[in-house]
Amino acid sequence: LVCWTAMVAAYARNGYVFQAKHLFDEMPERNVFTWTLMLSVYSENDCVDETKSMFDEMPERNLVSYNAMISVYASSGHLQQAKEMFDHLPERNLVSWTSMITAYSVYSDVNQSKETFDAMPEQNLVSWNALLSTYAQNPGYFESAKLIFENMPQRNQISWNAMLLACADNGFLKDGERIFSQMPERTLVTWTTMVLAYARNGHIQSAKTMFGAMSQHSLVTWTAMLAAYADNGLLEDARQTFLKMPEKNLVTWTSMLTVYAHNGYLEEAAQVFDHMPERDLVSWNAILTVNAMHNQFEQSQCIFYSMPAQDTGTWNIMLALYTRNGHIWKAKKLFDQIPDKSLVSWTPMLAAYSRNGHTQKALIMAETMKLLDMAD
RNA sequence: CAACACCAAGUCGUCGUA
Repeated sequence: LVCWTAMVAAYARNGYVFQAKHLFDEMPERNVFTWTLMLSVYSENDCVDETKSMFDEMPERNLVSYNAMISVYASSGHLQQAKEMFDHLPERNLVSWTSMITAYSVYSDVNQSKETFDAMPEQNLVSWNALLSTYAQNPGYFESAKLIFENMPQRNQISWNAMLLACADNGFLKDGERIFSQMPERTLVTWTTMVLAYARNGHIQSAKTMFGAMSQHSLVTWTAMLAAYADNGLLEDARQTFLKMPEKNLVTWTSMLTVYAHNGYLEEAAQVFDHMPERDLVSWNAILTVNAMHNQFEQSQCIFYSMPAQDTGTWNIMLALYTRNGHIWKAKKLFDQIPDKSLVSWTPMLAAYSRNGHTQKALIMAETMKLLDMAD
């Protein structure tokens, strides 16, 4: 049994999700270890619902399996579910606590993230890194990130990379270059981050040079370079990169679709969508966005109704389309149908009302939000 | 002897950048 599980793990580590699943199905017997392993394999695809049903199917669970589930909730922004599970745990360990730091960070609640860190019975390098990432990934906390980075008890490769990303995202290119040169060692992640640092700060030439200087490339680095060109409006370079790539996945295809879309090539974007080997919610939202932004009303509605799944992003796109075209009642109808409304659903509706001169309704809405304790 | 937490790529909202 140990051998089988190790093999499933080996497949999963190398990206052979399908083979891992196959092996899992073929195993003569399974235990908590195996089930939890499969949980984490699935969770890498961000399919929260599927992961949850797998979790529910498990014949037995231990702290590790609960932690795995909390981690999925955390990284996908399902703070409520993560917190609820965490609160009901009979016992918690470092891993459980660190996942909650991440959960708050993804939910943009920087203060709670820090409070969780402070509330932990003990901290290790990983939890310090998690806190550092909270500051690195939420805008406006660059100074805090720097402070943590300089004062943490130890640093590893991940700490350096996280700090580099913070520089890149906050426009501190010079600091980023300094971090890059000071690092004890550099990984593929480091190089990719540096490519992004240049690209996002308007130095596409340097980004390209950096990309060329890398000793190896992966699917992610190629796609990052594609996105870099896209960010800088270089359609032709993006297209060439796309054609040159040795392999492509959903992210690559969707990036290319978006490049066309941002440059006004509706037709080409649609073609990319049609040729994609597979689609997920993000790619559906992307094609919906293209049509909505060009006010292709019928086409947008058609896509909207034929989508296999929808999320708050989808509804926001449609809300924006409806209100831009003066269909405020359609917007309202859609809004009323949204389950589990959160801040991200209320905000566009509120904006829609005020933009269309329905000041009174906007005010009522704002009041309602206040009553529901969602805004201040 | 095997499973869980921290770093890089895609869509939407809010906020910034003009």
